[in-house]
Amino acid sequence: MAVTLRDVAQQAGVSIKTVSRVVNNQAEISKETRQRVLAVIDRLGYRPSKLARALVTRRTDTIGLIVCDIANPFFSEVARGVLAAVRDHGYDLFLCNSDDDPQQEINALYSLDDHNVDGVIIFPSWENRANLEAFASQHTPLVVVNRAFPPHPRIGLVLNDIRGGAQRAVEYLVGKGHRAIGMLAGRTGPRHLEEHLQGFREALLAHRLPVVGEWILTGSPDGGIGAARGYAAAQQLLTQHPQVTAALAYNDLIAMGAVKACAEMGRRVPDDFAIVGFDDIDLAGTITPPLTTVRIDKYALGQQAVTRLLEMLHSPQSDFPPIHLDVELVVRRSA
Amino acid sequence: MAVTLRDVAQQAGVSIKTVSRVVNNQAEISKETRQRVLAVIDRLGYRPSKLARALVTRRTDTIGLIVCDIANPFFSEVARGVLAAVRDHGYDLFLCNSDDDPQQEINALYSLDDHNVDGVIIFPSWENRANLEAFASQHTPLVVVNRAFPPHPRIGLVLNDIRGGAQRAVEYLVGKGHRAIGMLAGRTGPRHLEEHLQGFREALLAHRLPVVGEWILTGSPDGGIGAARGYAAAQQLLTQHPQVTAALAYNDLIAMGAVKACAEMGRRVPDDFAIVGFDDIDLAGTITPPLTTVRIDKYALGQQAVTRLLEMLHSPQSDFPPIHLDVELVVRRSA
DNA sequence: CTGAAAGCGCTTACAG
DNA sequence: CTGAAAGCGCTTACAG
Repeated sequence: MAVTLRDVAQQAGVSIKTVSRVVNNQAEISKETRQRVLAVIDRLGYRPSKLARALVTRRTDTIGLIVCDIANPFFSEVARGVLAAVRDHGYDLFLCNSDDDPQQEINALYSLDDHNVDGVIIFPSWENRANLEAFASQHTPLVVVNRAFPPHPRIGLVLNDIRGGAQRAVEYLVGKGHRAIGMLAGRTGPRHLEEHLQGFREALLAHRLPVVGEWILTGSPDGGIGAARGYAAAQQLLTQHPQVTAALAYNDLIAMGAVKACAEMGRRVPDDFAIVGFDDIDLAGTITPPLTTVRIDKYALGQQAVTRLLEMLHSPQSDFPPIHLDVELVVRRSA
Repeated sequence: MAVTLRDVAQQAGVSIKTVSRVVNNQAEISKETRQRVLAVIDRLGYRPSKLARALVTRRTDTIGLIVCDIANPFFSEVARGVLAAVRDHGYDLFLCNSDDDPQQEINALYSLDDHNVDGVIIFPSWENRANLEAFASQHTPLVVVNRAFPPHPRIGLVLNDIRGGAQRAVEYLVGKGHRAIGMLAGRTGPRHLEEHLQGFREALLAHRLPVVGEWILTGSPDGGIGAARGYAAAQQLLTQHPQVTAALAYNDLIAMGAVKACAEMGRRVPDDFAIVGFDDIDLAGTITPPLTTVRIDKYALGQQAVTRLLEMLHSPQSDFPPIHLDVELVVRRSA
């Protein structure tokens, strides 16, 4: 069926080793032989089997990406960056969805390893540290995004300044005169949320403002982190604690759900209730009102993760410091 | 490094063939041997190399998915369906982004073939039919989504009733009393758009309403099909043809951009200008006003595409009829 | 500058 | 029920 090295060798009247040499651009070969072989390759449409090559080189030129939910705009926008970077370097990408389930996350990891991916980029949803470290040690290098693990020779880190972003958002809200500020979040558990909360608390405390537990709405583990959750959480906050005048959302989806809840309850945004999102997904500036949000450069995030992973694969060195990525408050109309 | 069949065989005191038999669940083996081998496999944490297996079986248990832009919610929501289905069947997924570029689309196809994927699901952005047929004939089976190709033994088709959806949307608008209806689209060229236009025209004609060329805004090939395009197109339509009172958008992103343009130009939606979207992406019901739109069940679309591809891979039969998927008008508030 | 041999980790006939 | 041999399509030392 497919044309192989042997076919080319036969047609060109050389050994397969010689063909292999021209395919891999190795130097020790005469101009004429190379030309002749190249011509045959072209004529036959020969393409080397990455499978066969991988079996001996132990490199497949593939990497894996594991996200919580590819349909969440945050992750799909990151994926676009990953995809572009990966292609620029001649790699291909396996994609896995963990559905926010720690077990599926681990399953995906081993499933990718079965295909001998060269490395994996993962957005862990949960505190899976022990499992991830075990995997990295015994299998492929990992790049972990937005989870602050202690240094590990086979784990690269790319970290957004989530805490700083949450701080700045609250600062902004305080500057606008808000004194009763809540937080709208999804499931508890993920460390990611911890960073939001830390920044949130610190900024409040710095202004001697109250950190009220009932104003911080975290959902059940399976409650999701989408618009539906934001809608429900905002309804709850608005009815139970009408004195709260502003909220920081865990992400833009939750912020959008909150905006909807406000509309239905007759609270104008931002006049009656101010909302700051997080992530700045593509649609954040399009909706009404356009979302004031903490921007994460998702495309860059994806690219950096790939760059770091590739460095880890190709460099003998093993002490790669975490990559810190900034975050930026984008002021639009919702707050 | 990794533990191999040979390691297991040695430890269990059997031949590698025997181990292979238990791994592949073949019958001809004694209970005791199987138990013993299983124990060793477990103890050693042996996982068969899919690479090595694939080299001989010619099946990798992987399929490819090629979309225009994974950051577009339509595609990322489809991808979620694809991912779920693929996992349920023990396959893994390669993801490629074509950036709406016919050449990249083809490159992706061959790049996937280099990894010996068992098949590919593709959302072609352009009229790439000849290339796709050539690929399918010489390489792996294809499932093509939403492009009506003539029957081909190695190409499966999954088709949404785009035309019917566009018709129903226009019918609805007419029923609401609109007589001057425009269309907001992106780049010209893709056949997909042709179907929208056909349904649009037919419904208008059926009601003896004018089909005005200047009210049908199609963008340049590289103008995109996102919110920015919808915003620009709506601005143009609203200023140049203020008598138009409603529009059908090519997708929800464009509809959202149009809603924004209306807001800025002081035209209330739906009272001053009605907008119907297409796709019903996750956020369509969340924004203000919630979008009236033609719903495509994206998750099901992804699942069906996988099912069909797997059927093609496992069945000797070769006449698979196109799968037709319905579409549904979801009435919310934008029209 | 070129080639013959061995081997990557498996499975597929074929024997016993 | 179990095993020895050949081979999938490549690359890696090693000779010449």
